[in-house]
Amino acid sequence: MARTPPGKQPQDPGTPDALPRHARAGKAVTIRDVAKVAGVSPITVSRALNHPELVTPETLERVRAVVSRTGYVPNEIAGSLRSRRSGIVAAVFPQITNSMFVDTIQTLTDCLRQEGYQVLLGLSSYEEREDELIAGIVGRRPEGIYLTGVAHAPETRRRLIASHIPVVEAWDLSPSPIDMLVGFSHEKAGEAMARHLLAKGHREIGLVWGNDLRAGVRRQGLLSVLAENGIHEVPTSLEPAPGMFQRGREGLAELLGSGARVSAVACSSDVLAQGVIAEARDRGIRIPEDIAVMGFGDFDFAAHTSPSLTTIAIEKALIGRLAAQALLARIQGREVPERIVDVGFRLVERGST
Amino acid sequence: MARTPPGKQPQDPGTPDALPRHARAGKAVTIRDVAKVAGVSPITVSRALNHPELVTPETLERVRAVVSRTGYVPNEIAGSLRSRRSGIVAAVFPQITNSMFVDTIQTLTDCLRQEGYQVLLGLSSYEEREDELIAGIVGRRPEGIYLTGVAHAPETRRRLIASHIPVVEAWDLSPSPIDMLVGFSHEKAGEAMARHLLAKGHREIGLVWGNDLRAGVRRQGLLSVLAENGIHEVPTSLEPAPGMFQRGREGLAELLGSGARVSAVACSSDVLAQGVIAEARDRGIRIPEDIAVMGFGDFDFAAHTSPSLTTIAIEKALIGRLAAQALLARIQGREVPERIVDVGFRLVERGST
DNA sequence: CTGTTAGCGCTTTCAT
DNA sequence: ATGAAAGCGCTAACAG
Repeated sequence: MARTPPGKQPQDPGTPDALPRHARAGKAVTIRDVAKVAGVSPITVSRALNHPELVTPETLERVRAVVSRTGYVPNEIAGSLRSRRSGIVAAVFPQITNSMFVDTIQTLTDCLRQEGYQVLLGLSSYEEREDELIAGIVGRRPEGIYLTGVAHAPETRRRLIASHIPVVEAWDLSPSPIDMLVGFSHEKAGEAMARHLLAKGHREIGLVWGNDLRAGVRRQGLLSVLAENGIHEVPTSLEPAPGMFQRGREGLAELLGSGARVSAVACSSDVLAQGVIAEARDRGIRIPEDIAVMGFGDFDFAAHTSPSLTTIAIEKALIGRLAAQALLARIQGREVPERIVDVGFRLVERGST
Repeated sequence: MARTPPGKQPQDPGTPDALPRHARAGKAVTIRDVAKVAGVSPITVSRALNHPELVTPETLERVRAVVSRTGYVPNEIAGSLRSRRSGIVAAVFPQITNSMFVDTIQTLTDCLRQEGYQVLLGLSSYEEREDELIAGIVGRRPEGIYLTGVAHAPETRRRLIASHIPVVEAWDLSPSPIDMLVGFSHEKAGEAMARHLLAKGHREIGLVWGNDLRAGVRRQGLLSVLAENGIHEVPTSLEPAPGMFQRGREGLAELLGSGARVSAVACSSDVLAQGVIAEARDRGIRIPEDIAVMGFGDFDFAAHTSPSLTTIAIEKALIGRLAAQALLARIQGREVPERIVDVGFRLVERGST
């Protein structure tokens, strides 16, 4: 289609440093073209590019010259097929607009790039079927797979285990990960939120909460501690995921509209908390004097925008780095120090909640 | 290494519905294994999976049964090599933590997934050499490439053009894109900011500005309009990219510390603007009464957190969608409606800046 | 509708 | 240090 018509200039096919004719007609330059022009064998070209130390300086230079002159770009697909190393690591996140995951993605990608790996990005939320996404990914034979969360369909687990590809699950804890794990306990995080609010004297606590899986676990933790302390009525506004800002506004409105009295509102994410705070301001409610607000997770974001928001801070970049290190260790045949890493979380109190 | 020792059970190699022995020793199941067990030829298996309509229902079912029983996952690397279709689209962004790009990535990925394409994510900022990243990408023979921005090294341009891979540049405008383009004019955006501030009566305008490429163009536009209106002194605090929140705080502090009098502060991004607003609040400066603040780009974020921030809104998801459509059209051999699309921007006034 | 043949472009293996 | 042969696993092209 976009092919240029064959050149009209006479071209001696025997001239060693001329491009083979077909290479000038739109087809990609192959290693054999380079080899022919450089007057060596294909394997020598391969070595010159991948293991220059195995080649005489003169040969090396000659090959390099031809490579740059012809614009040869090695076909990594062919290389991958033969060498069984795809140079790819897949990373699956529910969604990227969540702002919760971007730091992890950034760090993960950076760390992997440094070792020559490219990242295949999978976003699973808009397709219900994570399994389908993963099936597609496994077919590309990545050398490692990063997964968000530990809840996967049994067939997904089987598929991944059968694939023998190193897997890191992240952002959560599990006694029986597929392979490796870097995360923290959402239950404990929820408990920590409850304990903090109780310690601050709050007994009338409302929830503005996203209904995703991990948030649900945090809520369990939170509610169980409240229950232990005799608090069983916890007015809750459950927001459809992804828990964005506007949902936070609506959440507080719903709580207050229901007639519930609350001295504190706990949110499943800092974005929701921002919405709650905005709505409160609009209603002349002072934060944290009238209502204390507590968030979760996206500490950087929260720190920036709400000096009065106490939150649970997650080291998102650390998760990415540790995940990358774990995968790289396995890929490169090194010992993995710990198969399961709990990075924990910190409660960051600000604005005397 | 992880190989299980060969099974001890007697296994008649001739039995058609038995797995070939080597398949049970840790090696991946291939199409030939499936073919043998199903009693058909490899190509029939291939067709059953990729073009089921070309195969009898009975054959189809038999193949599918064997596939699911053996856990066969087609090796897309081999398929890609032979068919010359990698099923991959590469997307390059400066960085993902910028929050400016996430909506675009999300939409782009979603649109491409729907057509069966996976996204290879490239983050170019932490490696100075975009060209190296792109060289690595081109070697993987993606069927399309999304690039952020229009400023690329000449050799990158050459490489991309020579590759014949469809390319969309985005987030910017250029009279001579590599191939296709979806963006908007940063110069005009800057001009719009200036005109708005002037219309509001501001003559003492300060800048808190990131020093990345596109921001620089916006600044040019802004300054030129100010100059046309006789304003030549524009106190500026230039922040190293990425322009994060904290930089905004520091930026305002620097402006005020320098003794400049400003009635309005224009920022190169909404995140910076948030920082400026936070710093102002801490200093008891009212926004927008004492100082008006203007931002750029991340409208959703800004809308959520600062009702008093006027900003230039960019339809980030639209950019992703259009870019995906353009690439898909080219990949699928359809006509591309417009090679260059200007999505424009809107000035969103809030809080009577 | 199904099969045979060949080969995508590279790198492994073994030889020199 | 370099090369020849073989083949990774799949699908295009052509039979039948």
